[in-house]
Amino acid sequence: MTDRTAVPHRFDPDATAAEVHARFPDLEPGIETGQKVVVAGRLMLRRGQGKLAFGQLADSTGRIQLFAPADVTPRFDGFTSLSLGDWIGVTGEVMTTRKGELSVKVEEWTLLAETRRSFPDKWHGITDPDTRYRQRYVDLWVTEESRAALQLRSRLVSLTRRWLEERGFMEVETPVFHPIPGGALARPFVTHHNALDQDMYLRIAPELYLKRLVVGGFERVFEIARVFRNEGLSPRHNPEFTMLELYQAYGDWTDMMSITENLVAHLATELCGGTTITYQGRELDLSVPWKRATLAELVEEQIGRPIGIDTPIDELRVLCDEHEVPWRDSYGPGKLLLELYEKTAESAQWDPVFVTEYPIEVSPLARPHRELAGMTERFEAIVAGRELCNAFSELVDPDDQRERFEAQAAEKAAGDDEAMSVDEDYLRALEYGLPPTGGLGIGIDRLVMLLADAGTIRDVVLFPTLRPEQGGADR
RNA sequence: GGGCCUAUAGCUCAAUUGGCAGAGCAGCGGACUUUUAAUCCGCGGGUUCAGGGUUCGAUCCCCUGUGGGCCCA
Repeated sequence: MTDRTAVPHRFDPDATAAEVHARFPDLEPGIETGQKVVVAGRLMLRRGQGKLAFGQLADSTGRIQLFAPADVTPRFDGFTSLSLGDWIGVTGEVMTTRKGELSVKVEEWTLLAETRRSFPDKWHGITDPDTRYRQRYVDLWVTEESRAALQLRSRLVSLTRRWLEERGFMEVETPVFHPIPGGALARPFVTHHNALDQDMYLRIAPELYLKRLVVGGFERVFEIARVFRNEGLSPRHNPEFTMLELYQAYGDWTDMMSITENLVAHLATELCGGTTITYQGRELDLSVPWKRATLAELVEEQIGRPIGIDTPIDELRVLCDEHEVPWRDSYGPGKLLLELYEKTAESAQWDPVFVTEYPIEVSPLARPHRELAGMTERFEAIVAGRELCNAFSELVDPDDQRERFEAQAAEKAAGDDEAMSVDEDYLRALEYGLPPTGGLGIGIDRLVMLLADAGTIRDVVLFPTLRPEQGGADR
């Protein structure tokens, strides 16, 4: 009889499941190695065989078989009556069975924690998405793809940090509470600071603070920023998500393109073994260089006629109607063109493409194009039909920025609750001088989705936003 | 916000035309010294998402609500 209430306060495993497999590869059947290991984890399978029992111990690295003969394993009856899901620590010799399965002989074992709830079906696991996301602590054990995707996410962030630091970028942390939401077009969450008696907004982007830091002389900065946007839930949208933003003084949009394609190719190589990956059953080539195309070109491909920012606005409106794109009188040619693009062309792309020549009208923080009137030096990377990044040569002229802010504020006043406000302190910072700067924002969740081959953002977010359970969790 | 789909044991799923709510896994008891989702025998396990309606009788049909999924704005 095992005392299931007295469990130790600590335990010292000296090997993981993966390490045991790595240290003893390709052993013949029936080998006794003479080497002892201490492993720990959850018991996920158990097969009693009378005076002999087999188990499978799982930890964060994988699984290892346990081999427990009654004449070797202490408290043998207690061992065979463990529940699937119990945490145990095991000490014993590494060996292989007659069938050749690498195993740890259970010469000592300790209950570390009992599970009071039955684990899901050992074969089918959990299929209900709701249960998987709510009870991630169980899902991670029983859904191999969940654990793999979320571990990949961690490695991706780590690799990204290292890659940027090797290139002279400094990681910073900027405020999450913003007195004025800015840096993107999105509805913010509002909260309230009691002591200041002031409403604050959860950031929708770190952009304006990061550029303040470039003004302050931090020439290469990046932030892996959780941002919050008050919008609906979908397979591609979670209200809180993670953006990588980086800024490089003296650089421009072409530097940002280079960083984007090289970083993504590097991550694919490290995490997927190469730049050709499979996403949702379809091959995706992430190798450098990525294709470039202008926004207008891509729309032309889809609608089969020439179009551009110079196309008369009446024609643009007719085209919008033809393609079921809703528009308002306030939309200029740039906005109409962008809406047409998003409706007709974006999802038609597959392999990576840098979409260039975004109109000034829809790019309130981007620097005007050095050659093309009405355009900015902005691009988005579209991969697998979805926006992966947004980048530009940063707008450095405080007067121009003020006009853009004011145009945004006018739209906000006219009812567009995704429009920006005038940020006087940011304008003051620009007045001190922002050098030529390239800026880039990459959606980390979307990038993880691509490399983990996940069809929904919920599969790459540990605890996705869900409606709270009613009536408590005990059901 | 709109449309479609969905909810049955801890988990995965059945349930005929509207006729006593079942199986596998898990749990509990037993057999078994080389298993691989072990096998075999036995036992317990339900507010069929919630509320209402139709009916002699509702898991099933109707209405409302709730959670989730997909698509659309």
